[in-house]
Amino acid sequence: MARKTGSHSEITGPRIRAEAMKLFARHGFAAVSMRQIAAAVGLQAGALYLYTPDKEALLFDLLKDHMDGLIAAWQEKRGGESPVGALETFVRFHIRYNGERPEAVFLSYMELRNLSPENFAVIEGLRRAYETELENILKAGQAAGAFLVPDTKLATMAIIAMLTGVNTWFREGGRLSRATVEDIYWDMVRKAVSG
Amino acid sequence: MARKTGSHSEITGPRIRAEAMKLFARHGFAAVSMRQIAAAVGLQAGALYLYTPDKEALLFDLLKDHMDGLIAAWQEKRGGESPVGALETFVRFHIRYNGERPEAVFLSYMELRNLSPENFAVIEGLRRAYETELENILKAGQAAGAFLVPDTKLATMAIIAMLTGVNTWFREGGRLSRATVEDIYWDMVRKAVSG
DNA sequence: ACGCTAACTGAACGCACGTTCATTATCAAA
DNA sequence: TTTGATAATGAACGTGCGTTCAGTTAGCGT
Repeated sequence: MARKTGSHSEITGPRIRAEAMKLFARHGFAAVSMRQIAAAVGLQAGALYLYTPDKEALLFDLLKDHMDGLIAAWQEKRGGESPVGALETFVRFHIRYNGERPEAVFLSYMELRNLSPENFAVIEGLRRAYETELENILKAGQAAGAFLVPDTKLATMAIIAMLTGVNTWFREGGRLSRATVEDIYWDMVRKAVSG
Repeated sequence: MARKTGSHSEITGPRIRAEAMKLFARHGFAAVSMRQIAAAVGLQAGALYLYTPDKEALLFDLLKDHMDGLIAAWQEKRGGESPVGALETFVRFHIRYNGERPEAVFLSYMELRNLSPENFAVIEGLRRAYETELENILKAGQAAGAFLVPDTKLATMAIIAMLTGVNTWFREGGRLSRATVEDIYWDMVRKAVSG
């Protein structure tokens, strides 16, 4: 085995994904060329194919990694709390985790249609799994009498849309801090599902 | 003046916009070619340039028409009601109007970045004007003691994100009717802004 | 010092893109 | 029936696309 220390491939792969994420998020998957990505990394276009079989796989990897990370982080965070406590944990987790990865979140909502049907199904399945986590909290709270929600699936979609929407307007260093935003959103969600 | 009755241009123009809307919404602006649009209408690509100066203007017209229509429809709907009544009117209006135009709404949220800075500013301004309508309702309700919202701008964004999110999952003929969805969302919004 | 291989280049492939334009078909008005 | 504008064609323009691949560079292990 040659080239262990200082191997470029362990550096170049992540850099390609990072630059691709930035460019896809900024201009859209279809509007970004392999040559643009390569130039951002400092390579010729052909070199990208040492790291990805094609352009779509590059997008898929970004989306898959994001969803896996999201779900794994939530599995670590969730506890055996009461329904209200669990909902608060979810709300704060979702705002914080997504707030730290605006580009990945943006991609995950905008570029799904550029995936093949098979890859689309994978990402869609992961998203559904994540949504189910919230729905289970709502179901448990409804059963325990802690929440009053006529339809848990609808409430799930409403809450997630509301929380994810933070990314469309929140700017670091703006009028409100992340913590304040978390507090206010949690207050709105809490009231929205209460009796 | 020749060609009055049966003039094609009065038919072809709208048909181009309709097919462009469908294709842009389905595949994304950058992924749709002028040749695809032309083929959907039954023309050669060159003929499109009798109706639009370029591809971006086609997108801009669609977005501008949508926003103008949205704001005009709201101006007709709004009345001199109480804050709670006005908020209910807004919630039901937003869900219904956007629900009837899923493609235009989708475009308005996804393809803004394909506009030139000048055109982007126009659409952004219209969107802000629409958001201000909701914020003014919340401000009035807060002042009158009908609502308890720590930050009206934040509540505005949260409510709009939640309502617009309906389009991502609602399907005609599904488990819930439009009217039921309206009712449940209004209930959640009402509780979320209450004291 | 040398061989080996991972890492990358640069040119090329065929194709599709947005846009332009000379030409042609169509049809109302005269 | 002629006229003249409107509506549309179809070929062409230069450009950039995703992807492939033979060849070149660089650096570790021996």
